[in-house]
Amino acid sequence: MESKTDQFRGYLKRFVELTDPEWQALEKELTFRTLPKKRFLVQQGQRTKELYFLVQGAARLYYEKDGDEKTTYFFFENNLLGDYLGCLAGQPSAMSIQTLEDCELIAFRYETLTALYEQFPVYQIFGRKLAEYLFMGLDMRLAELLTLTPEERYLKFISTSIKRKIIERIPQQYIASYLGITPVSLSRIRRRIADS
Amino acid sequence: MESKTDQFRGYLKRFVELTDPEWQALEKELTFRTLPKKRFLVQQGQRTKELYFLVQGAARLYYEKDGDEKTTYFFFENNLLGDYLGCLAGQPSAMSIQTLEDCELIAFRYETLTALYEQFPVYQIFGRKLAEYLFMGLDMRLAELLTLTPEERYLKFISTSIKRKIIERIPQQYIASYLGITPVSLSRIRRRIADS
DNA sequence: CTGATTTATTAACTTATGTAAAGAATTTTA
DNA sequence: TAAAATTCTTTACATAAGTTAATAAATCAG
Repeated sequence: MESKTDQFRGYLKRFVELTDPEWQALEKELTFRTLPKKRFLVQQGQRTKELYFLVQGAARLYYEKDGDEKTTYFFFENNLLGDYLGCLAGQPSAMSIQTLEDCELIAFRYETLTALYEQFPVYQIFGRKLAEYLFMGLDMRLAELLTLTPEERYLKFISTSIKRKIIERIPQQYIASYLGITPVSLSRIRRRIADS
Repeated sequence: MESKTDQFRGYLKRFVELTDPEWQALEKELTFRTLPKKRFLVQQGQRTKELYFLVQGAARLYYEKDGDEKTTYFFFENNLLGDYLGCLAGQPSAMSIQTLEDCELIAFRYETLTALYEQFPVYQIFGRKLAEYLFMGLDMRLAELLTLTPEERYLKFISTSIKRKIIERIPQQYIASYLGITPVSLSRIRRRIADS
């Protein structure tokens, strides 16, 4: 049975190979959290200085504007999440991250990461690869938003998420928001697709 | 009078301080280009392995889809450009970059950069900061697209670009595309704003 | 299990945007 | 400088999406 820290260490292997001492330097700074459904990991307007690894559960990222919420991203187990932009820019968060299910998390301070950049060259590489990875995700998402119609985005979304059984874990309204449309509009699109 | 390489070295100071030997390792790999208006730096579907520093001029990034073009980004002097995603992912370019004016460029191979990562720790830091910088730009752009209406995006665009006299260098149709709308729609928005 | 709450669908109506085409204005270039 | 090409605006029409509200379905909590 794999422990939570093992799971996190395994995730980091996507980016770099860590020796035991390198890993332990990070490991000793980790803290564990559990968070029930519908709670906040990041709150718009507040400073966060922590990043998280999602051991189990799901969350969404959203912006609040004029009283309504625009969901722009989803997170599932085995991924990092948090206000990376806010940490980098040293600014209050422009968005909120809310759990969609009960979550198990590993938390670490952003400062821990930057301190590791100084102490171990391998973390410098990790930091670069992490930023590159996040850049790639955003670049592809932006391209989709600007080049596909809402209907095309929906079809693409289900085709990539159905395999990972993601879709049934996310309420429709958040998917609509993710696609840049209203829940009403998504209902109509689903109808159009079903009818054809 | 500042030389082109000095200009580039000055730009890099945003990210890291380079010693003379560190800088010279990069400098000796640089090549200079000039490119007339309306020419391509990157072509959708092709592999590029070069990145560029724009000494003088302007360019746009666009995706072609169903015969029409979606412009998603503009570049001006004193900035890096190129298919960074393609370089990272080792994939053919998903978009094109076309000059909007006659351009003066400094070119360098992406492999030169990754080789420098290995040779000098400072370039590892540069690589991280560059990716972080690009991530921040995309993250903010995505938030704008998903939370603002086309009219709000236009107002924001002119307020930030008017100072830098950028707006008069870009044809309206490309700005429309950047905002995610058609030129016709942008004309109407401009009319609405002027009337009110 | 059942009532309460949340979520999804549907309908009616409004509005903003897309499309196509024509004309005006601007820019390019020969 | 004048003709050609490109770009911008306007009009008319079609359509997809937003809004509001009502109903249906699913989920949650006691």
